[in-house]
Amino acid sequence: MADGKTTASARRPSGQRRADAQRSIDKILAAGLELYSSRPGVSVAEVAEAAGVGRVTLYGHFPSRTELAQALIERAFEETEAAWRDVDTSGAADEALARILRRQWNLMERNRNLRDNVVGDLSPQWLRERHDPILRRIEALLTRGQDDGVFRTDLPLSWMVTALYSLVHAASDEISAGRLTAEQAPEVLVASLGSLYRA
Amino acid sequence: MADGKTTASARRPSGQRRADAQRSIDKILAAGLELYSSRPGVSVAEVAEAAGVGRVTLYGHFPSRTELAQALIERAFEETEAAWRDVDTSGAADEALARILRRQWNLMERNRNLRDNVVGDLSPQWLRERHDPILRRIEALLTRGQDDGVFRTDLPLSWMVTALYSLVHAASDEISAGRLTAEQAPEVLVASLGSLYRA
DNA sequence: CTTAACTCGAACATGTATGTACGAGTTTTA
DNA sequence: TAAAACTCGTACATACATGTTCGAGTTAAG
Repeated sequence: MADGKTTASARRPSGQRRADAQRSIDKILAAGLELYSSRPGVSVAEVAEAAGVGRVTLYGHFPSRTELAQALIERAFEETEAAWRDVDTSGAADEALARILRRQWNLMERNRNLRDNVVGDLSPQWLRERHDPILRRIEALLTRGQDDGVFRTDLPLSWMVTALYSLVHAASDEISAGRLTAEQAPEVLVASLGSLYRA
Repeated sequence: MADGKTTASARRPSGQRRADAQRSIDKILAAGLELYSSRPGVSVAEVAEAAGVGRVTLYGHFPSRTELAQALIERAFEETEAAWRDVDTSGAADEALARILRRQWNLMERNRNLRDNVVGDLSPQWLRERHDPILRRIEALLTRGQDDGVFRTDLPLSWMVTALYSLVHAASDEISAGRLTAEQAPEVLVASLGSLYRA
């Protein structure tokens, strides 16, 4: 969020937020992320309650449901980008992919749920713009794998990306349904995407 | 629906519905299927309007949003089962799967959207019971492929089924987004699932 | 052609979500 | 410690979805 951009109502002349205000904001964002990424149809009142904060207080910091959703998305995507910067994407593309999957498949999944559950409140363009940088990282890795002859080239690149998201999402659903354990999930993903991508 | 089960309010002594009533029901179900399988958050009022029928008339035939959803699901799943009875599942399992995909991937997709968009109105058990027969058909085909040594056995069967649904869903999204054509979709699916399943 | 089924719009009751206004009390900060 | 920022509950205005009731008009069926 680059901070300071939040559309708070009142602010001190110095531009600084008071410590208790910042605490409220943090609690709201944490609770919002938790709720929005776990199920659809979340209400502002629910977020406030889960955050242990009055509804009015929440509206003081996020003037509308939409602005709350925006803050959540920006924060989550920023976290994902940080995770990407952290992981080693050098070496064979298929092994790099495996590393990434094992490391952030659950982060990818959480973000996907979040996206799904706020998609009604945000404009597609806005959402797309924020998501693009992450998308481009994935595409870059896949393209490199294709150039190196590790990944197949007979499928559209966009489809390969979509399949990745789709299966990550599916794996999480399987865990929720009790048909897959959290330990199995990344291995199943690596195996499935491995054979799907292999040249 | 086996017909006659619909919870209509009044009915003639003979048990027969009048022709105009049946016409209304058909229009409602058609419009409902169209709407519910295309986007979430559909209201009863919208269905009525799309069907060209008064809201009160709709409630006369379907006493609640839930019962409308049930009728839609039962009708859609019945159609899917009919499609399965129609297709040739003999011969090599991978080829049978390709035939099925090419023939009913869009039907599978429509039903999945439908399910997603009524899931809030129906009990999970009820939904699961209706969907089980279809699930078992897919599982049977996959198991046969494994027994014949055509499909891999190192992945959970439930995961293979989920991957199928998941990718079908993804393919439809790609079409909506304009990144895949309706002609490409089934071929991409066959190629992707082919390499994902292959022993 | 007569009756019963059906359709319709309008209105009402209820519930829930969003966003705002008020005023009193609490916590930071300087 | 005093002023400003912040929080809180309560209450209000608005909007929208669900489901029901009423009564008058239309249509099908015997």
